[in-house]
Amino acid sequence: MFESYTIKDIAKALGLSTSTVSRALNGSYEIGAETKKLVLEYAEKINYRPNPIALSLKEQKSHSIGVVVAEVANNYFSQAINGIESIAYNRGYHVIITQTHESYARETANVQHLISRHVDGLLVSLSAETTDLSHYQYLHDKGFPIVFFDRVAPNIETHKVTVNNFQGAFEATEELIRTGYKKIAHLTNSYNLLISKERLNGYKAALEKHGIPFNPEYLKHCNHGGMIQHEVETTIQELLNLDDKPDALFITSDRLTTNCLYILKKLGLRVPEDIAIAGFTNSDVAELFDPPLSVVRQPAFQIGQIATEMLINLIESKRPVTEFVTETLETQLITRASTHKSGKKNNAG
Amino acid sequence: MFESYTIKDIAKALGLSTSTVSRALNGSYEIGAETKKLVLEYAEKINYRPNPIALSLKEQKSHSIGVVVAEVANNYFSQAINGIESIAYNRGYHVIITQTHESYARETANVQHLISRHVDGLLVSLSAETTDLSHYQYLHDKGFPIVFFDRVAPNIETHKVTVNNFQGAFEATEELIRTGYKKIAHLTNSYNLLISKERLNGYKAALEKHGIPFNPEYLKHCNHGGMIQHEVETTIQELLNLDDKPDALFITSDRLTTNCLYILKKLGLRVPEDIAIAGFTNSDVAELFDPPLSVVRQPAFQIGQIATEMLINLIESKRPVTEFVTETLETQLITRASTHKSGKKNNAG
DNA sequence: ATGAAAGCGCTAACAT
DNA sequence: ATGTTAGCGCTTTCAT
Repeated sequence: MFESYTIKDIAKALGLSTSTVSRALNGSYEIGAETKKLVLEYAEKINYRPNPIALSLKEQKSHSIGVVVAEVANNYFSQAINGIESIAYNRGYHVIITQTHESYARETANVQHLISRHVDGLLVSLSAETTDLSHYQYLHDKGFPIVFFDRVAPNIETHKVTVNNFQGAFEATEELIRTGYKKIAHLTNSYNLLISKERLNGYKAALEKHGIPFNPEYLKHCNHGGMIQHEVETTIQELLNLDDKPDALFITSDRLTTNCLYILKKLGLRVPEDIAIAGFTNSDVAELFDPPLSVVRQPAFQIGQIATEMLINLIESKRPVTEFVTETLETQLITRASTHKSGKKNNAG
Repeated sequence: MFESYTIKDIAKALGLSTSTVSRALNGSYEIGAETKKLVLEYAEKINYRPNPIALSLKEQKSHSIGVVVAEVANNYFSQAINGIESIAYNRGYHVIITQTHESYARETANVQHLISRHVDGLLVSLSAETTDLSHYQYLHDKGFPIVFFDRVAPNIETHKVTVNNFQGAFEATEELIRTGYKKIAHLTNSYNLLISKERLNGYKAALEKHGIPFNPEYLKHCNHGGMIQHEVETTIQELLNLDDKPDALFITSDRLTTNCLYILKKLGLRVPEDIAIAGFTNSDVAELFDPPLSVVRQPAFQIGQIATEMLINLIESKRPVTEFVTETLETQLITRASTHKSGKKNNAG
């Protein structure tokens, strides 16, 4: 074990009481300047650090926040976590990360675990499988701070941070239309997720604007967000087996997008000559792909930061918060060769 | 705030003392079967969870472990963290992740922060800038549990988990030689890192085996591990400006490898026709690149798991541990088109 | 077999 | 201005 100094050590060394030391350390005014200086200097000298566990027990706060995401090894989430950590660290909180792997069972288990660890608040991005939100509702009703980001809960009134999914999907779809594609299939995450619905609406709106009828056969849900190779493979095969098969794919999640490209190549299809692709992904290397991928990118780092600011404000609020906001950031469309029929266009530089 | 039940609540409800309840909950034998059953049932009913903070204060352990890595948004580290979490979770520890961004100053600040948070042990992968290990030595001498992984400390006698870097580098270099390259430059991380030295040795050994003299001009260090675009760019330019410029690149870190490919393409060089590439990376999408990248892959998830097992064993050891082991795993070479002069070879499937 | 009391490190009334 | 005391939730002697 690694022991460190306590307030008692200081008190003993200086012949004071622990409360005096505590007061000196906390800059209380009801204390002699002399004594204060003495304590402060000694504390500095021995490099005294208050025991955060004792403080937590006293204050009934753990100074930690729980994070629920689908997967750490995912560009979007690792960037978001980066943003979460950056704020949490500065405001004196530490972060406990849990992964759902898109399973509802694991999600509830994680939340339970975090609660039993007495986290002060929760930062949640729902799993693809989740439809029952009652455990969050229960906590929220009891006044427990929760902020949703990205995959937000539709019916729970709390702070949320998300992007303009409608607009992102609209722009990506329109990009495909603009570059000459008309038969655009939409490969998306579980319909359970609000973001899936929003993106679907953006996709439909772009089609409508350009007078292209929506073809229900072109809409496919992969309920595990591209994590199960087999699922994606089957889905793509179904699309390719259609009588009137699509000439472009608009895809809506990180793993799904890269997995699709992988499968199409494996099937020997040329992108974009045989089939074009545009998709949501926060990969840093989409430009290096063959072909370079046209992507909708989300400000994941910033989303993490904002959500964390909101959560800590909620946690530290003196009075119960009843006004909640939904912050909506903009996505960024980056067009590259995967959506350009007429030869490759490489944006490097 | 979100309150939960305490042992006191149970005691009051059942007309017992807190110590009796505690004993019942902890399965002590000096207790009546009746009472025990009563307590257990009631606890179950109200879904009682012991307060981990109170336990920590009592036991003088925080049940948390600190992790020090360069960057979360890095394939290798995010996979390793995944492994770390998986073990830590099961053994009842939570994980506090900190990032150095390859800075020594941030590394020491992080360690200090983790220590003041009373983590029970440390899982460390050194920053590229770090040469002074005295803060780790100090902690280790005091008996504080530390396990190094990947970028290990050469002179500190504790558990370590790493890969056979020599062999990985040897194989990658030999692959380049086998496919017809002779002028192989080596682009590597800071020389401070032991892994850089080991990989350099593997590179040299492969050259030597095939009768190729080592050219010091072909050895370049990027001290920020590819995180600073400008640094990589300058380095590559230096290599290309050589009179006898290289026809292949062996690169040794995740970000460096992908960044290199990016820069080469930006310069209009064809890979592998103008210059071949093989590198260490744990990217899941190296196969989708143009060209598909030949890579040395590390079992990052497993490394994280093993390191965490070791650390927790250290933490929970009853007697001081004096025998330390270094676990060395094997890398995996995956050859693709980026090292095949004679036309592209795509391994999809 | 059970209860009372002390103590882990700290803060905050409540004395003085 | 400083000391004494109680208490956060829990375990663990020490009594009984």
